[in-house]
Amino acid sequence: MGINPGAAASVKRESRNGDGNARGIVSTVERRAAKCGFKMKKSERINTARFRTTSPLNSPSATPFIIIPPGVSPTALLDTPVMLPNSHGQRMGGYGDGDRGSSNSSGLSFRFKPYGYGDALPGFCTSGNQGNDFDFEANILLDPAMDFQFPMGFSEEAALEKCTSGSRTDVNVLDSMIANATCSSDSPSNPIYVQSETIHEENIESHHHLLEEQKGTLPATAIGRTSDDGYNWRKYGKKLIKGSKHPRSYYKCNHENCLVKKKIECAHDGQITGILYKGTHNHPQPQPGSGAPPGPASSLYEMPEMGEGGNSVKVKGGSVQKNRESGSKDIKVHDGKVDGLERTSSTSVVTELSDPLSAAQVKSLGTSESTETPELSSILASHDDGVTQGSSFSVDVDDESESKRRYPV
DNA sequence: AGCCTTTGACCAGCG
DNA sequence: TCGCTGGTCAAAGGC
Repeated sequence: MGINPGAAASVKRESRNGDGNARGIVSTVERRAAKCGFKMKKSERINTARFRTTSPLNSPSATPFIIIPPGVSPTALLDTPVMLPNSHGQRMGGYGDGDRGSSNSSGLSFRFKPYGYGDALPGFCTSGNQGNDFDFEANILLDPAMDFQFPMGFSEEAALEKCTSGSRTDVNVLDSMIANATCSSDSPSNPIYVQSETIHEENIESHHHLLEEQKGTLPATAIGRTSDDGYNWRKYGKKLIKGSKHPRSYYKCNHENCLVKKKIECAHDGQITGILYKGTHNHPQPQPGSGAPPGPASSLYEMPEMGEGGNSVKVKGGSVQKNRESGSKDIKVHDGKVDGLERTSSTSVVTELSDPLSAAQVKSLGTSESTETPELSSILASHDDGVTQGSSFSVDVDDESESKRRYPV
């Protein structure tokens, strides 16, 4: 394309031999920052090398994994003792032994894996967080086209009740919202965002309360709004992973100095098959009017409804419903069995936690979750706004932000 | 005009 | 050491 590959390559090589800043390239982040009045010091520019090394924010120790089937919403985690370590005198899974990263803000690594997806997404499931230096890694793999029907006599309310009561139950409830989350073709930001980040202990309880609150008030259709996960992402790559049917898109947080990245796998039909977060946001979630960088990329700023109270959730365009209806598969659950898939809470939740106790706790996560939990999580994401360094655990389904950007649905 | 995605190539890790 | 693969870069083009 008129470029000299050799020259380009030499530039890359040169820059990569350095600290990552050698490029002298003004990133989009920098440009945006400059646009908003920030002036980035040279040292503050994105240094990709930092991704390969341990940063102060990135505790290498905090890398336990929790593999959760699609039937368990990530928010279910928040609603369990495992996710409520402090208030219950329990540590987050993997941290029960004390110093394993519990003292810093970074932290938790969750890995959600759809039942039966294990080998379908090599790398995505197993990409070695254990081996890298990121403080945490969240990996949400979503069954792309799973729809869920409550069996006769099994109500969502009942599911919720079980969930909130913390009772142990089979995974009879599939989070259809997550399962049916879609992304517009390759468009990244449409997906359901499942963000697992540092969960500050001081916030966990409030999150929990919020969850409880929302569960009782939010309609299932309230899901699916909000763009993004509240953060500003920029796609920087896309690749078809061997063994995976779906291409993987790579995103970086656009915020200055924020090194968070995420990978999203989307099926051809737009179904999200996986989301993987790397790193911890070192900045509060951008909010409208809070000095957040404006502009097309700021789809995140469409979360005003998620603001302070976090109780009002707008639903625009019925996107959620659309997504739900777009689900191509009906998974019927009968007595803990899904047609074609046999699920049990004790087996579907696989953990890689080093702490046996945590693992046991995670097992208890086989609780039911209704479809509204995703946006509840997104609310959490916004709820922690400015409070922590990205201490959120969000699930956002968005289809509007993209249209506001440049991706016609 | 600016921002973002696409895309092909390079790099690094791993077996 | 080599090949494979995932991750990343950055120019080009699109919106």
